Amino acid sequence: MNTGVSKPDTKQRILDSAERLFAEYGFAGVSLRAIIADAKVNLAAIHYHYHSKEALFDAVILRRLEPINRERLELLDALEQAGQPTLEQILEAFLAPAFRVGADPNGGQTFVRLIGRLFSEEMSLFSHVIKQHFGVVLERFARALQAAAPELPTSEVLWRMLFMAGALGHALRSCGQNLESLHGGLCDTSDVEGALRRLIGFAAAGFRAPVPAGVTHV
Amino acid sequence: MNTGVSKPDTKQRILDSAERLFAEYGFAGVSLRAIIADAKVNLAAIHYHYHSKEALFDAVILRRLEPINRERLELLDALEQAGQPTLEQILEAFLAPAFRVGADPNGGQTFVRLIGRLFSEEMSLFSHVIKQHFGVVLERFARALQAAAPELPTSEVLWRMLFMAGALGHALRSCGQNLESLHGGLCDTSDVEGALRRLIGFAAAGFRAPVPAGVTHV
DNA sequence: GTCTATAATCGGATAGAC
DNA sequence: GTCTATCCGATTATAGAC
Repeated sequence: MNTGVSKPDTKQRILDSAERLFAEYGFAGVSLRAIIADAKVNLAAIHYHYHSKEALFDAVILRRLEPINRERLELLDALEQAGQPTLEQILEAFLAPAFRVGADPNGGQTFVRLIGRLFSEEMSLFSHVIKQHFGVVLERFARALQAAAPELPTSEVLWRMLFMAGALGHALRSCGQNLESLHGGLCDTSDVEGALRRLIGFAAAGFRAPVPAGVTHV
Repeated sequence: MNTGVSKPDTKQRILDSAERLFAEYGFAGVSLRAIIADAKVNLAAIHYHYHSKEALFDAVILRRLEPINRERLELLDALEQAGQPTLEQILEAFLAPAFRVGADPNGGQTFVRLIGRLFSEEMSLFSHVIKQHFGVVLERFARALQAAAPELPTSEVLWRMLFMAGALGHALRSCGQNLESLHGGLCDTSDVEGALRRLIGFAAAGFRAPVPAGVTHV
């Protein structure tokens, strides 16, 4: 007999549907019933496999975020072992894993938008697990960026990381989205690799900008 | 007798509470009942003064967005009449009005976060009115930025505007927010003026970055 | 592990008295 | 303009049969 995975994977289908719908409408904008309808499973199954709506959301995020953040740290480790990396290299190590999932034909495209959405969701929503995941990565990259731009005060590095993260999130949210209404279709948001290269260049230049006059540091 | 405004302004209190709650939890994350509880008004009043939940959301946004976008265009007009403005000047004309409402003690702080949230809400949510508001402004500033950076392909200008808008939104979302959990408190997000100066410098440098090799243009 | 059935609550919206 | 009362559909979650 099979080891229990003979069924066309209810659990996985729930995760896939939830990912797509959460990405589109946000956490509060999606009901469990919308998910079960999309996944063609029973309502009770969602409570059986995951504990609650919030736990399901966590599972959706972690499935993809964990590999992304692991890859980010691996790339950064590899860079630093080869000497002092450039700003562009560090930024690529941070940005590329997030962008590249967009190339994954298996729902990566939709997850890319979900990550973008994550930043605007209620803080208390993404659980301690996720917050912790992000914390470690941000700390490591903050140190790396600081080393690559030693003339910048630490608070300045953090501000620019915040700008970069915002640009990343917004770019990811826009990927595959219909932006014609705003841009007249001149922005090809399906060009994921191009968006990555552009964002790296944009952010690297931003990090190299001089410290504005008159701002205060902590 | 009074002209009808003798009451401590039910209509206004609804708007204020709605603004604060929408900013915190997003459109779908807030119920009308939560709003009336916060505003201490009756449920029916919300349907009387505004037609529906969506119409209320529109009203909340427009109350502050309309002046912001008007000021943006006025500032840009003034700049262009004095000759070819610099990148920094154009960016300031776009960013400053949005940031400055954060200095308004009357709920501006919370609205700043609401604007940031707007980008991640469902597209169909912000009504045609708002979409049109944004469309005009973006078109004008796209032209101005293109003129200030004539060596950039148009699609490149639009990509960088998208990055800038993302950084703006994220910065606004973070203003006054408790970011210690992620940054160890080194980022003083209550320093609105400093955030503005920093973002202008960051984005201007980004706009001056060379076009990445190998990307395609439409 | 999957289902039906249902509990218990909350959602937006409206009617009609005052 | 403001209130009470209520409609009615949708929501999360659970109990219990199979």
